[in-house]
Amino acid sequence: MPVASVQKILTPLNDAQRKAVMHLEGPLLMLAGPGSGKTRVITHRIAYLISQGVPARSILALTFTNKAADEMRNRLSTLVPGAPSWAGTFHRFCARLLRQHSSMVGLTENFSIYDTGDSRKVVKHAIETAKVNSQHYSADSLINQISFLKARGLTPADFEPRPGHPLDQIISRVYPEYQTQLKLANAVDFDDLLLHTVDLLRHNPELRESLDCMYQHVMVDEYQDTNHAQYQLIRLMNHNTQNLSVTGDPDQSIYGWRGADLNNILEFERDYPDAVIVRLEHNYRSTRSILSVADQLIENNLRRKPKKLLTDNQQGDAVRLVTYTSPREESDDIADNINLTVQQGGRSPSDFAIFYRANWLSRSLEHALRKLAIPYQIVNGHEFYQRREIKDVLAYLHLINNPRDNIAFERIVNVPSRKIGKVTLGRLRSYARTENICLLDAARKCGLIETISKGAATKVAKFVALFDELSVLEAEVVESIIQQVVAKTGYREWLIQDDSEEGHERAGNVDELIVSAQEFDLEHPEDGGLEAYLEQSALVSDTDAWEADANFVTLMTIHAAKGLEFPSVFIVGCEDGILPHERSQENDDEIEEERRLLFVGITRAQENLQLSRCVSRFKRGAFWPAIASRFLLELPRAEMKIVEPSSVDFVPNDDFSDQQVPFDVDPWMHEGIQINDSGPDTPEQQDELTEAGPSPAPPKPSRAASGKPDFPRLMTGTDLAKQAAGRTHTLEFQLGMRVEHDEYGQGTIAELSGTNIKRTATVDFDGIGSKRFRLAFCNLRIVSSG
DNA sequence: ATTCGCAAAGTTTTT
DNA sequence: CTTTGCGAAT
Repeated sequence: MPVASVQKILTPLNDAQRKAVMHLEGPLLMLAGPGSGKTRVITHRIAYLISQGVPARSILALTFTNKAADEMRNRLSTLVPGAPSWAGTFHRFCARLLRQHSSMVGLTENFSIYDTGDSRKVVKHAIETAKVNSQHYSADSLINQISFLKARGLTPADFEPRPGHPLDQIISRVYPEYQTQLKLANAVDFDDLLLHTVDLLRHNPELRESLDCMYQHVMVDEYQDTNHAQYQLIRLMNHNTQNLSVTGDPDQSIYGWRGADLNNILEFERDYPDAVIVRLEHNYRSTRSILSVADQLIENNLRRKPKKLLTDNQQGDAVRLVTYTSPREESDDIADNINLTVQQGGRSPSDFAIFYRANWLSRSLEHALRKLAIPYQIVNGHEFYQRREIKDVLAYLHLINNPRDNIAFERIVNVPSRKIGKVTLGRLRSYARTENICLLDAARKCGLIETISKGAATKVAKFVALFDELSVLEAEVVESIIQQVVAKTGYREWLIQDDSEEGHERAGNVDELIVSAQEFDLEHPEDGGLEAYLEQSALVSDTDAWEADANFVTLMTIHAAKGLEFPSVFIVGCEDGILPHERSQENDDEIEEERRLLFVGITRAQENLQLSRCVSRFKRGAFWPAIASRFLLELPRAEMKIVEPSSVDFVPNDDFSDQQVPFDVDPWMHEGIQINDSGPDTPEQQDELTEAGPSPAPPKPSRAASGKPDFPRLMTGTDLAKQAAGRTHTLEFQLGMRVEHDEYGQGTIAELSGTNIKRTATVDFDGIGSKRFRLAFCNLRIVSSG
């Protein structure tokens, strides 16, 4: 590699960064504070290794999200074009490895990956089959326990119930049964991906050795969030060559609740006595004001490695600490704020992010942003895949890919309704259980099952015939499989049979899925296919859905915000019981993790930061008094800008801890009713008042399942928003409209589906035929409204 | 077998 | 305020 390239790699680095980048062999620990250029160091280090003759394919980079891996690949390709090193998440890496060696862990390569909902169903079955009395323990708590055991790398055989712990006794019966049923279904849960891989490497020294040899350099990002299973995996792959480099920040460890072990990073030096340690303490991201607040907060944690946050950046604006009377006011004020700043030309919507502790806190924010027509995106990637209709269609795909997938079978055997009921299914299940076969095979033999009546058997046989017809599709592109599944099963007609709005909404979501499959097919001409698609849909992470380049305000949980940065950040709901969360107050460790969470949120901000709390919050159908988060008292209030509301008369101070009575529900504060302010003088406000009722044109509800009046996620109704979003207003398009496209000329809108940025139109072009478009990304002009 | 209705419970955070 | 679950009626 030419000297010039090496210069390009090393020049943009500071001393500490350069030291890390030029570290060639042996274990390396990078303690990287927020905004210290961690990703840059990792990519430059990979580039440097390659420049020193290390083959790219021998470098393995494990990241926390797919997004981070993509980012890394992109940056690397500008430094070293065409370097084929592997970067991805632990779960993906393990899935890939397991598919190659599935038989060694009792699976076949087409195994299904179960999400938490699926796992919960399996646990429920396991509870029934194991005949334990679990009345005092919810299925959820059992799932958590099992997941926790798995995170610690404990198989059912490893688990020793402690005497005197009733829960342990139950676990010791349910856990093995749970694993048995998963194996029977040729399925794994998220934890299994790691656990099975560890198992695989433990019991196959040759394989372990060959991986060790293949990946000479292993890099792990966000090491503070690894759990014990991941730790074991890393150690297994570093037996011979200890070229392991990890980056992390103990102060940013926020996944303890799912088994992440802070000790992994705190004791790295003990595990690898030769480890070189590099501290990246120079912050390139935030103003002094912001860093000072972050610093003072995190100093309250005892379990940490003291670390300073240094910067050359300017002092910047004071961090604002605002008290609002209600979430409504909080949301409206933030939306106002964003709106004004954008109008003054200082910022664009994508400069802003709003963080919260729990997803439900986004509701009032959405409402407020919509009112002002501020374009926004909610980062909540799982939400779409949780919808019933999506899970149904995916269940068909799962069953096609893996006929042993019992959960998928149960989900769709009677969807759309085939008059196969609980009783028949129960008989099928017990037959399958005694014969030790999967449900589909049991269904094939339903004629032989004495308990099943002739009539029921015919229906089941018909379903099996339908399945066989579908299973032929396996090798086709995913879009085509879904299209045919939806058609041949009559699923679409079933959705819209009652012609309800909800039904059409659901059908629209299925279309959205088809579009996403289409995109997947296009993006994966070589490595695609049904199995890959299902794996991808199972392993998407929330942040993966985040679109960095779109010009939207970003709404996300603080967890999802990890690794990102924004010029202006709002953190809402800094209240006791929310942050720290009420379920995280049992011990100091949990409180410290909550404190780190706020630390992570604060350190995402580059220039402006506002922390806010409300004096009352709408919860469980009533307004409840809300106490300020204890963390707010730990901040350097003297250097912050404190804003109190003009009328906090009903809560004189923060000492409200004993009162557990909701306020009377105050009609003035209800969503959708504005009486405080001036009445509905302007047409715009009129719209606001009627928006909860039926309105003639779309906005389509974006949450079909909830049935509550909802509003489009992306509101681009004003010139401001159009300008800001830099794209056509996606909601204006109507069926039958005449539109014009640069390439295809004029045509008529034949079909509309999907919502928000996924809103898709099918256009019949004159003399050309029909084409599908994502409205947010195409250049369709309206010619006339048809 | 499905549908409807009511009651109770419950709201972290995510691969 | 939601969602989920269960039980009774059709």
